Amino acid sequence: MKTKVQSGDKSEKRVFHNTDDCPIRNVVTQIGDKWSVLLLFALVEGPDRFNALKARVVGISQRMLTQTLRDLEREGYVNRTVYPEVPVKVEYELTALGRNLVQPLYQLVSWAETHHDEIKQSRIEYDNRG
Amino acid sequence: MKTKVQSGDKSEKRVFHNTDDCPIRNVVTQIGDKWSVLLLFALVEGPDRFNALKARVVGISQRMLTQTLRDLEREGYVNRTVYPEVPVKVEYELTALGRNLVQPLYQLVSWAETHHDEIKQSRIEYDNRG
DNA sequence: CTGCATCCCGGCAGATACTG
DNA sequence: CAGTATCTGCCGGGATGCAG
Repeated sequence: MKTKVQSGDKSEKRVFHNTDDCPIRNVVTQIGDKWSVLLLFALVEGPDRFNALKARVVGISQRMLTQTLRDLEREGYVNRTVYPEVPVKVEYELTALGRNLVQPLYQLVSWAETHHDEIKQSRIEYDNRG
Repeated sequence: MKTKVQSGDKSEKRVFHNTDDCPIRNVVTQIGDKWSVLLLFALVEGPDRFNALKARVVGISQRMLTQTLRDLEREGYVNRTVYPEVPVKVEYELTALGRNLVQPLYQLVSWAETHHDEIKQSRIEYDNRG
């Protein structure tokens, strides 16, 4: 989180930037997409193949599976291994960094499950107010 | 995280769904957008007004600030208070739920800052490989 | 089996102008 | 001050067809 303290400001509140070099944005942008978290949690259970992942992550298209896996690989969360058999076999597995990332994600998942009902209730009340 | 264990499957790997009723998706979808996290962290430092937030969160447009604040309010993370002065004054502050959410987010921020260099390096290597 | 290439459409988000 | 309204361009992502 890139921050600055404004000198001379009595409140001393921080200023927040949304740059490509902001650590939190790097992570949140990636895991915030529609499929990354589900794939990371799927791969926590062990390496898996392309079509196996496609079957386990319900609703993901071939295109988005490829793209998301490429992104996760680029960030360093996932390893891609090609076995030159016929037909070809490709296995994806978490890297050490990927397994490491899953820890704080678990915290968020746990939080989400705990407070899910509160959030749903809040939405209902908000929508009823107009 | 909504999961199922497939009976008869030797690997017993879970199946992941991406439904509107999935707790983790509810949270990740919201905080995963471009501005939510920055706004939550800005509001951790105390209540703040619309234009003050606009100045502190660099780069956010008026439209997106309004929209993101409305979304955060709907989820129950933010309270909106209107003071009927002239000109009108509107203050935003975190709810108990919002302050609570910030805790696991801190974990993620901390992780992101710690591993930022690894991620940047991974990207460079990936891009050099083609 | 594991993708890539292409077409295409709906929705996100910036810019701008207006209002209580 | 704190928004809403409208217009518009862009691109995320589905569907489909092809390839190593």
